[in-house]
Order: sequence, then C-alpha cells, then structure tokens
Amino acid sequence: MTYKRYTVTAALPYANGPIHIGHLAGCYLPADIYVRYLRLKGEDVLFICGSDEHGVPITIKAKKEGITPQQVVDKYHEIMGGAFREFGVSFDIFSRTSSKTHHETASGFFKTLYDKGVFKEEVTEQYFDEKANQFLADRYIIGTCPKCGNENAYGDQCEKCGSSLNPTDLINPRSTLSGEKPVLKKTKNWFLPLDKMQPEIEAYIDSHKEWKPNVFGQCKSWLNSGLQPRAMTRDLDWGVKVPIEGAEGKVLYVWFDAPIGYISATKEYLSPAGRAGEGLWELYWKDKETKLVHFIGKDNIVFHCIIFPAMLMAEGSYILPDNVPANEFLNLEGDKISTSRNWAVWLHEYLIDFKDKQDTLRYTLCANAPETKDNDFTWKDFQAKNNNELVAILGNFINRTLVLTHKYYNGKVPDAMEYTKNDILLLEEISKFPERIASSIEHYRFREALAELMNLARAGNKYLADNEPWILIKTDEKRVQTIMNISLQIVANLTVLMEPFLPFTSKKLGAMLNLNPGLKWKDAARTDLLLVRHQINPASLLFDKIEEEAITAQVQKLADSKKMNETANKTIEPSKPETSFDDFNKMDIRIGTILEAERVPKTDKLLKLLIDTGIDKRIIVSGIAAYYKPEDIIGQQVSILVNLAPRKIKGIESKGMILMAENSAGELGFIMPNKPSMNNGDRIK
RNA sequence: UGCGGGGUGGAGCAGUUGGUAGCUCGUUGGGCUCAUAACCCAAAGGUCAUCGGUUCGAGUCCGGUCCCCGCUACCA
Repeated sequence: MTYKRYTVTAALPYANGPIHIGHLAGCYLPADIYVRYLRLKGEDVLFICGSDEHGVPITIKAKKEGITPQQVVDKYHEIMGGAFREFGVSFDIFSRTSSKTHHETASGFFKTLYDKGVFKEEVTEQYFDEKANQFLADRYIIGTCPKCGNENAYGDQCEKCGSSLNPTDLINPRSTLSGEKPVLKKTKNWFLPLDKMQPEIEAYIDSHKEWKPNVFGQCKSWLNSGLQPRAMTRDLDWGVKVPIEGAEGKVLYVWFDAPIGYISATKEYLSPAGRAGEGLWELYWKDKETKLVHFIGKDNIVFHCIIFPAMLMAEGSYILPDNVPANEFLNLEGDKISTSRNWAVWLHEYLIDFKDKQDTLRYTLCANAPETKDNDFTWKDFQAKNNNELVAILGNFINRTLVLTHKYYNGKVPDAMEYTKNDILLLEEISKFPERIASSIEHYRFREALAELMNLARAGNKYLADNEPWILIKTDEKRVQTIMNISLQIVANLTVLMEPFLPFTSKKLGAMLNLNPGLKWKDAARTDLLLVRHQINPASLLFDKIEEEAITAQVQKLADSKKMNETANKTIEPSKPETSFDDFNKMDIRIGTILEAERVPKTDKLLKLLIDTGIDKRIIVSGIAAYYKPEDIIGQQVSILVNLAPRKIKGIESKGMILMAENSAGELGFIMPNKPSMNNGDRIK
C-alpha cells in the first residue's frame, strides 16, 4: 500500500518535568529520524507533538510548590519546547493540551461520542478527601494491607506482599494529600465500553501482525484477558471540562484527552480558526491515503493501540494508526531513569554542557536505542561512540578526503578519468546504500539504518587505505584524480544520507562542500553529485574528541544527585498505630556509659560493647560499626533498653539494646541527655 | 500472583521458514602515514540464562526454573 501523506506523532510529554535522554531515545529521536527521512524523500508529512498538561500529578506538583497548575505547565512547556528545538527535533508544531483549540477539540470529540450514545454512565463510590476537597486516585490513598498488615499499602497494590487491592480494601485508609481519613462519596462517570467493542478492536490488531513483538504481544495480552469498560471522565478540576449537563467538577480522563491533542495540534497548525485552510487538517486524520504513525514508549502501548483506536472507531470518521513503533526503556548507568529521583541526563543541561554536540547525543542514543529490549546509557559508552566512531570513522574519512582535495587540487573536484574494476564494484555498492538505509528506516530499525550509514564511511576509509593516493601522487597523478573524485562522491552521498540522523553535521558538511541543499534521498544513489572542477570550501573538523574530564564531570554530577536524593528526598515514614501508656511503660530505658568496645570478628556492622547501666555492667552487641569506631566511643553516654529479652548475636549474648536515631540515609547516632547531671541508671521516660 | 517483552563472546546488538553462531566497539599482533595516535589487515575471545524434551540435527520448536523490564505513583 502506498500513501499520499503521513501523519507522524510523538508521545505528548507530560508537563511536570523537563525532557531527558530516555524520552529522546524511546520516542522523539526515532520519530525525528523517520520524519526527516520522509521529508528527504519528498513525502508530504506532518510531525506533531505538544505537551500533555492535564492530570492529577500536575495539580499535586502545583500544590507542593505553591503555584497554580497553569504555572507548572507553562514552565515545562517552555523548557521542553526549547530543548526539542535546539536538539533538532523537527516538529511541525509543538502544541499543548491547555490550548483553546485543544479544549474545544477534545470536548467536541467527547460530545460526539456522547451524542452517539457510545458511553455507559455509571455511579460508583470513590474515596474523597474533604480537606483537599477532591476525589482521590487509588495511588493517593494509603492504609493497612488486609493481607499482610503492611501499614503503607497503596490503594491499588501492596508493595510488601504484592497483592493488588481496591482502595476500599484498605484498613484505616488515609489520604496522602492531607493525611486525613477519606470518605466514600458517590460520583457519576462515563465509561467507554471497550468490552462491547472488543471484536472490532481485535480485528484491527490482528490486521497488524507486522507490529513489533512487544507491541503486538502486549495488545494480544489485553485482548485475551478481555477488555473492560474504562472511565473517560475524572473528578478533578484541572483538565478539559466534561461538556454535558450534570458533569460539573469533572474533566476528561487524561488518556482520553491526550491523544486527541495530536488532532488539535494538527488543527492548530493547518487550520487556524477563521483563516484559509479551514478543514485542511482532516486530510491528515480522515483520508484513507494518509498513513498515521505514533511513536511512543512501551508504557503507552495500550493507550495508543487499543483505547485511542477504540475512540477513533467510535467516532467513526477517522483513520486508525498504521503502526505504533514503541521502544523499550533506556536505563542510565545501570539504574532506571527517574524524574523524581533526579536520575537522568536532562536535555536542557546536556545542551549547555556539550554545546553544539547535538549530533553526538543523537548518534549515541540512536546507535544504542532500546528497540527490542531495555538498554543502558553510560557516559563511557557515549565517549567511546563519539571518539571511536563519529570522530575516527565518519569524521576522519571526510576530513582526510577534504584535506587531500585541498592539498592536491586547491579544493577543486578532480575528474574521474578511468575506473578500475574495483572502482566500479565500489560505485555499484555505493548506489545501493540509500535503498538499504531506507528499508531499515521504513521498518523502524533505526539502529540498523545508522550502522549502514557508518558502513558507507567505512567503505570510504577502506578505499583510501587500499588505493593510497598519498603514495600514487608521486607516480600516477591521473589515477589519483579518479580516486579523489570517488572519495568525494562518497562524502557527498554521506551528507545526504546522514541528514535524518545527524542533521547539524549534514548542514555543516553541505556548506563545506558547497552542495546543493535541495538534494533528495534518491540523489544519494548517484555518484556524480559533485561535478568536476566544483569548488569546495575549506575543511573544518565535524566532530571533536570528548576528553576524560568531561565524562568524569558528568559521572560526578550523577553521583551527587544520587547522594542528594538519599538524604533530602526520602519520605518521612508515617506514624505507627496508637499505643498505650501502659505499653510504653513496660519498657525500661536507662542512661548508661560505654566502658569497652570492640569489633565482632567476621561482621561488618557489629560492635561488642561493655556498658555500665548503673544497675550492672553488661555486654550488648550493637549494629553501629559503620558509623562509630570502637576507640572513639569509650566513655560515650547512651540510652539503653535494659529489659529487652537477651539474644544471641554471632554467638555473643546481647542483653539489651542501645537506642539510636536513624536518618533517611540510614546513618545512626547516639541519643543522650544534654545535661551533665544525668548519671548511669537514670530513667528515661 | 497473572499477562506481555527480553536474557547470544568484555560492552552494545543481528540471527530470516531449525543445519557445526554473525556485526560494531573494545583487546592483541601486523601494515600505513593523507588524516583529530585517526585509518587498513589479521587474530584471540561465546557450553547462545538454566534444566529437560522433540528431531539425523535447535540460539532457532515444546515444557519447567531463574533473572531484568512493562502493564502498577512520577515516567518514554
């Protein structure tokens, strides 16, 4: 099937944090490569994105920072948009879901489905936080797990025993927003009856067996377990208002609203209200000859492959996604990327730390993209890919070719006089590259496509090494002209073929070669892009080596943020259940002094202490060796639980327990009176 | 717990309908000097997570087990 035009979307990034390398590798970079390639082919393509600005987490972030949700999304919309632009992600439009067009489009879409009687209305009881005056998502309710007694189970799942829960299962539920006990309140919501739509959804999925295994498999899994109706509205005040009577205080579910953002962004771009072109957007969403492709990360698969298509089917006039090439996740230095833990390489920071090195990051992320499974980004690998591949193979081939051309011919392209048999073989080989790379890109195999591009540069290096023009120049000047002509043609072809992957470098190189900027993808199959006597400009280096210091600095930056998190960002444990004075009084806590201290052999943490409790002198084994050296704590005053049942630890009988304060980093400290008049045996109460 | 994806030489990946494992980087040795000590050639390096089965023959098919990730707050 051939298409007249393409609508390509990249997942709307959630506007509560900046963009990091995981976003890029998973979604935006492959999408951009795909789109740039299509444009080079001369296809009619629209590249759509925008920030996703609704949903509960944004309201919570706003509350935390004491600003309005609008201020939160304004801030991140700005940061993300700027970073994308500077990184060369070539969206035709980067819109936002808080825009007027979007509110109108999304609510209109909902209204259409409502009028068609698609939705099922249902009244349910949900937990409501009276203090915060809002309904609570499952995840914002914690309480005691009915199965294992864990006091901090979430409303949807207990992380201790793994059982999945309903918020109403929790014993003693509390709101994480206010800490108050939430109340059950009736609320009406509108559900998309996915259960009824299952047959047509299934037929749709089954017609796309070519989808990536992770995508197809995930869809089948959902279908096999039977689709359930899903609420498309939420009780919240931040979002697109539900456009029907009796729905005050309700907004569209973000997952209903967000994908419609693709449509509203298209409208905004092509059909500005009241201007010519009204309705043009529909070509890109409703015409059967348009190919719709969604680039997303693996967490979004069901929404894009099942729920959004179901919405489009229910509406009736839209085309369905032709493919949803979801990538897996990128890890960073062995750990999951996390916005909240600040474990990430932020794009806006990268652009400052590695100025004008967009293409290095683009190369690294593409070469190492998590296409089939999760991958790991390491700074060391980033450095290696830059130095050993971009600099040594691609940059070097181009540089040596241009340097020789200037040296021998003052920058004028020499004539190819006579081809040898090997020349002809190489020229044939070269002409196959555009086709080969194209095929990889069209099958969403971007790593493979990039590797092929590098193979062309490798072929160039080999050609130079095999033919040694720097030696022949002394004996066979004529032959050298042909060799250099061929090498230059390879450089010209590289300029075109690298554009989707390395657009900044391509532009720079094109200027160096004085190459016609209007060249198309298919031109790269030719071997005469540079005409004889064409003048090229002075050569400069396309890539610089990245030195050790730059890498160490980045690694250090990550280490710092890890440390900061451990201390600052850890949540304070909620209080234990109420206890009685009598229970407390059963504990006999006294002041004591450490008389002797020694390490317990073959252990990391234990110290054997001799304590004067005022009552007696006794041995206590305590797990504090990581924080105190034995010799430093002799004479230290401490608090001891003296009536704790004795226990053998590593063969030593420990009678009692030293009380310690523990901070969020797990660091321990003694608890002692702050007056000198307190003596051994004095009570703590 | 369930479902889905993944587990291949030091690192990152290919392995099509089953026939004694390929590529890039790194490592080692050699060559070259036009080039950012870059380039070219060669070599070493894998019981294909693990156990069992089907088969003349399995990384590739079937079954069990282990590990990582997603579906499950933030999040691609």
